[in-house]
Amino acid sequence: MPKTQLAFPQEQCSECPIRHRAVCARCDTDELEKLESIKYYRTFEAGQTIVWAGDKMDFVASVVHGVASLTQTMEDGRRQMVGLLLPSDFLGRPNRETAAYDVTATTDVQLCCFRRAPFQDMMLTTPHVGQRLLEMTLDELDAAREWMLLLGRKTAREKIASFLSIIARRETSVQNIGGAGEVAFDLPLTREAMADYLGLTLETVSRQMSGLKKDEVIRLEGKRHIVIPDFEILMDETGDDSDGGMPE
Amino acid sequence: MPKTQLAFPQEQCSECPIRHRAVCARCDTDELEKLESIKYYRTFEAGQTIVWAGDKMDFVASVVHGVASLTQTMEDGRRQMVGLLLPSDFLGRPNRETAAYDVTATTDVQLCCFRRAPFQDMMLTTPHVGQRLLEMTLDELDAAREWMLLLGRKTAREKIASFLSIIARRETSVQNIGGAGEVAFDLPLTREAMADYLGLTLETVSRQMSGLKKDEVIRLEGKRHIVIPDFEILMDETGDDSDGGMPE
DNA sequence: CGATTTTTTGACTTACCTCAACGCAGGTGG
DNA sequence: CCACCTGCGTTGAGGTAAGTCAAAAAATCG
Repeated sequence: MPKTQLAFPQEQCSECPIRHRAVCARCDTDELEKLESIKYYRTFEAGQTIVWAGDKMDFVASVVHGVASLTQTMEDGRRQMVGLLLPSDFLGRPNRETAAYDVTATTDVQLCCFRRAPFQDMMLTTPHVGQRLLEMTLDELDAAREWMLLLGRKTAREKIASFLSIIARRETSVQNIGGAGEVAFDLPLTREAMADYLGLTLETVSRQMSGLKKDEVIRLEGKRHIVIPDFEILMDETGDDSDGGMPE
Repeated sequence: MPKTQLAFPQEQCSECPIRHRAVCARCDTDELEKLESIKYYRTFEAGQTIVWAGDKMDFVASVVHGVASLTQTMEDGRRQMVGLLLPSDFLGRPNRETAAYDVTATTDVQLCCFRRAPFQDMMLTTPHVGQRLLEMTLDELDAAREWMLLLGRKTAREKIASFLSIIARRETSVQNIGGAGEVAFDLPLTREAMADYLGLTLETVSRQMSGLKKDEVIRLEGKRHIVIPDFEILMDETGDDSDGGMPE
């Protein structure tokens, strides 16, 4: 357990990197002030558990920096990731006392936490928070449904390619994807966490990564840094429709 | 294609069987009146497609009677169900023009449709609709996450047992489940639709059903009628935690 | 009562899992 | 500075759950 002190800046809301994408995106100055008064920051090191399923959870939060994962575990140890929270994603459920899933920091994480009771009040009194949360929840539901297709019907190779394309899209918010430019990013997950995401074993993940590398769909620089020479070629491996889909 | 005329009663909202569970659950008399003015009923026979993915969809709806399914299809024909809509469930997404998934009536279905534009207006002006929709969407997201565990990590036998327990819970709204009473219900899905739900082939579904029958976990009366002599024994086959979980 | 759809069952194949060994950093402490 | 861990990741050999292909049996329907 490394003793590094995490040093994320404590932002004013107006300076916050997720100001316009998180649950507070639609808030006006007044509303933001209210939120500011019930918020506090917490940080977690990579690998730490943020909450255990079943624990009392007296806050909800936005991920400001880093990546957190939601997982479910069966009695015999089989594990499935059911949520991957990147910056601006929302954690927790208003009107729910206890956490439904294990939440783990997969990288160093900073959360912007809101005490649950006052947050719930705000949802009743100011419409913009609830409206934004509905929109975000609907987006998550869509993502969950894509994920279900992946889990239920895709081959191991397609799963890996799909996962890489999802991470590439979200990490490189650049919209140069689509054209056949080179894309590079760091994987925020271990092979084991990838396996939990994809419903595979870590050995299969490793083998398929090697396979994609051998076929020059991806390049590996170190274990975690991925270079995608041609995004189109990766997309061909995902099994998804070639035309964009996903109209907004 | 049978030419039976579907005859579901056209209800007043006040008489509606899903009045207190659907998106309108929280509405007061005024709000209900507004909803009533933009609603209309539509019926579909078992097997009919309600909308195709990509089609323009100028309504949202509540399922009043019957069962509908959302499915995704890959280019080569692999299919995954990603939503199963039972009475009171909500169909469609406000602020979205086109359907994201194929929607099919798996039994005869009656929908209570709301024209999309006025429905969106209502969501902005009256809080109760949006609040209820958020709650329902969060519940669906939880269900999707259970489903992801099933797809990613459960064995074929566990998948079947889990599916049967889910349907049993929702079809027999009776809360006599939990005690070891006999439970009986009709499957609203063909073997093929079950396979699409579970990420299996229909042959595997059939084999596992036969297996559960041979082991007397279930009885089959006809192909569609299921009797569960002891719900506890079925639950033991699902792979889920023995203790209830799911506190609400 | 045939025709068609749905379901079951069987024989064989395969994609992924399991178990096991090995490689490679990165830190730690003598 | 080097030996030694420890945590990740890779690779190999062999097994198995579920898929595929094929055909028969049941149910449904005109």
